[in-house]
Order: sequence, then C-alpha cells, then structure tokens
Amino acid sequence: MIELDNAKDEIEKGIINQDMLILVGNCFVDYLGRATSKLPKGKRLVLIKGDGSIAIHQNRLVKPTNYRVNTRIGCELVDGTLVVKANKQKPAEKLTITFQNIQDIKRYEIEATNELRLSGSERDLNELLMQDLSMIEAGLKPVNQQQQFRKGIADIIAEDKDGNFVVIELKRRQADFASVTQLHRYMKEVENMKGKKARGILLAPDIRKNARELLEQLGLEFSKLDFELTPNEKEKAKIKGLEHKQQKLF
Amino acid sequence: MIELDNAKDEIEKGIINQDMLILVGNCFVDYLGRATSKLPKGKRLVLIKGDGSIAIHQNRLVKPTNYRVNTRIGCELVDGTLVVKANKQKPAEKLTITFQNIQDIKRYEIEATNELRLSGSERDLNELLMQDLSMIEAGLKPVNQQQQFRKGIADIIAEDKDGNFVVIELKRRQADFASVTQLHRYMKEVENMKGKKARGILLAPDIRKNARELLEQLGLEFSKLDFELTPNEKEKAKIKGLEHKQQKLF
DNA sequence: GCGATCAGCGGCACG
DNA sequence: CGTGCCGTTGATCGC
Repeated sequence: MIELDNAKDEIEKGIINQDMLILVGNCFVDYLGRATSKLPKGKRLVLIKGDGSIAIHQNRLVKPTNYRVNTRIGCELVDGTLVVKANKQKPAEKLTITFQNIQDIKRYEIEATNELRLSGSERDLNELLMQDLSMIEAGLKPVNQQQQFRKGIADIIAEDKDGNFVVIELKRRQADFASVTQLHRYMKEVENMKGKKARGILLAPDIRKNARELLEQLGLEFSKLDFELTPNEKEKAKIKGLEHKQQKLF
Repeated sequence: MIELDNAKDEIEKGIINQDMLILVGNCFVDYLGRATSKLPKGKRLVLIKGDGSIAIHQNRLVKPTNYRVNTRIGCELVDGTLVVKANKQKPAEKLTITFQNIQDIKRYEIEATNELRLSGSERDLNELLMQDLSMIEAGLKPVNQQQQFRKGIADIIAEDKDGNFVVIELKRRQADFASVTQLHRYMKEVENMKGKKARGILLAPDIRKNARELLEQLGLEFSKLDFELTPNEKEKAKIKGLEHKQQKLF
C-alpha cells in the first residue's frame, strides 16, 4: 500500500507532466452527467492520460466502466481518502473516484502521438470506387462526391448511361435498416433537388434479410461489394468485385 | 528495462491467473481483421484483462488504438523481441504486438465483477413513461411495449383517445435524422399491420433543426421530454415534463 | 462551435 | 448464434 499523501504528490506530478498514470486500489466511483452511475467499493485500475482522459477499468471487457475525456483532473485528501475528480462544464459532468487505499501507482512518460495507419475504412473504399465508377455499373459517371444536402451527406452521386441520377451509399460491413433508410433519405433529397426520379444503390459486403426486404419495398438496389484487405502498406485495400444481386437471375 | 524472458513468464502467469496486466515498452502493432492497421514503433501501454480483452493505449483519448476482445492471448520470444498475439476465428482476426523492449510489467489480481449501477438510460425513461402514458397525452393507453416487427422494434405503442394507434420513439438525447427515420419506419409498419393510419411521436430532450424539418414532412410529431437525473439510488430518474412544440403557438 | 456520420464501433438483450 | 439497437456512445471531418 502507498501512503495517500505520497500518491497525491505522484498523481499531481503526473498530471503536470502529462504522463500516463496507472492507479490501482480500492475505490468507489460516482458519475453525474449525461446519466448517473454509482460503482460500489471494489478494486479497480484507473488510467489517466496526458490529454485529460480518465478511465476506470474493471477486470473485464475493453470498455471502462466509467470514463471522462478531455477534462481537468484534480485530486485531494478528504477524511483519510484520496479523491480524484474529473469535472467539466458544457455539458456539466462530474466524475469522482474515492480511493480508500492505493495499492500501486505508476507514472509513464509516453509521447502523445497518433500514428495509427488504418486501411479498409469506408473512406478508403470510397476513394477506390471513385477511381472507376464503372466497377459499379457500366457507363456510370461521377457527379459529386459526398454532396451535402439539407438532409445529410450522400457518399457518391453519379449519373447512369441513361442520364438518371444515381445515389450510392457505401457500407464497409453488413448493411442494416439504418443503411437502407439513410440511402432512401438521400435518394429522396436528390429527387427533390433535381425534380426527377433518381436511383439508389446500396453497396455493402452483405445485407440483413429484413433490411433487404425494406430496400426492395423502397425501390432501392443492392449490390454486393467484395473487397480485400491488403496488409501491404502501399495499397490501402482492393475491390475484388461487385455483383448486382439481380444478375444472379440470369 | 525488464529481461524479455522474465516478461514472458510474468505475462503467462498473469494470463493463467486471469489477472489484469499492464505492459509498457517500445513496440509496434499489426492488425488484420475487419480492417488492417499498422502502428509504427513507439512507446505504448498495453492493458490485458482476465477475460482475454487486450488494448493498446497511446497517451491520448479514452479509446485504445488497437484492441481485441474475448480472445486467447499468447506470447513468445522471436529474434530478440517479445511477441504478444491475440488471434481469433470467426471472424478471422490477428492482432500482433512486437516489443523491442519492456520497460515495465505489472500484474494485479482484480475480481472480474460488473457492479456498475447506471440510471438515466433509455430503458429507465421508458419504464417511467409506461407507468403513466397520460404524461405524453391525455387519454393515451398502452397497447404494447417494445413490440417487435419485421422492420424493427418500436419503443412504445399506444392508443389515443380517438382510437388511433400511436407509435412512440424515445431518445435520451438530442434526436437526429436516424431517430426520425426510425420512428417513421415503425409507424409505417404499424399502419401496414393494422390497416389504418397511425400517429408517430418522437420523444426527446431536443431535436436537430434539419431532423425536425424531416419529421414534419413525414407527418410525425415531436414532443420535448424534460427529465432529471437523480443521484439518489432509490429512484432511477424523474420526468419533469413533456411539451408538445405545437402548443407553443397558443 | 455545431452538424453529420463512421466505427475493426462495443455491448446487451431477445428470439 | 444472428438481429436490432442503445451508448455518459467516442472520434473525425466539414462547415
């Protein structure tokens, strides 16, 4: 066990230094903000970061039980306990950790960089498709990418060989109800703007059965998007194929 | 710095014991699964939990750069590095952390409980409303709570004093486009099932301006939900009032 | 700052 | 197991 006043010094040093801090000890946690919560007494691990993020972890799941981001963290000794507070205004939120004891406290100097290079995101796939819209359908030409409307932002807008506007919504994973209604909303908006019928194509690796039903009722199209992730850093991802489900009939 | 073979022993001990493990050191991280990512060499903090959760943290933000949940974690010494792997099938995912060195390794015995008592969730508000639907509108009677359709699950279905079906969608925070289309979807489904017109009411503390426009176009109603969080453990939350925006005109 | 949307969403509850 | 959806969603990007 660590003396609480020593712990306090160490925490304050860590906060000033923008270190990463690990606190382990018996504590309870109160949160009042967008919701309220009480975490009863128990042994937890608290992770404080240089940017004022704080997370209380129990020994399960990746997500913390309690957390707060981008806040000013302070601590004080109160009645033989060490109280760590992470409060914030707008929205008003209070996070209070009360330690009965501190078993361990660790301070690590780690730079606050963000160097993760991720690929296979929707943005990547979008870029790939824009390079050659004919992958989706022969004769398709880009009109406007990520065009903003009053009712949202469509992923891709194009014009098909017959001069119809085509709204394309791209999903990197199985499409659901929300994906379908999203596309429908954009399609309606385009129809309103242009004053004529438009098409809507949902592009995803898969679609849930009921979502597919809704899609068809709304007069939208689904096209299976088959893409491959490349561990190679040079190319971000690779689109292996696109398959209109309707074509299966032939 | 810690000898890598000692670190390996300690990690393996921790995994068997289902402890919480903290590793700090220079490493790079490769992920291949639903997407791919590379995190170049740098000093990071890795948190491993008893249920096989693993998270790589940099010194900013609450969320880890890389993570994996519910996996079998193994480690081995390879060419003077310590490699921690968290692989999984279905879907196939590989997470590999390669440590050049380990500055610190900590092992904490913490029980894997989940005792957080949270209140003010949508579920709580739903329960409160169901106790007295007349808060929403005089004469409103419950028909079915959380009724399941082919196209989703409506929060509340009721009947108004004139015998119309009323579909109610509840949001604990500012309603957006998705909230509106969600309600619309349920309302249409009820109309289909019952074979007559239905009403739809969106209940939320606030609604985005454009979402409100869409809501009105779709013939739906909005009602401002004013609720209060109680730090008191006995009562979950309190609904202070409900206000139909239309009433503001009078 | 707000608005809109994605996320390797995670996690949960229900069928 | 999949389906649907909430979340103190968080985080990002654009305006």
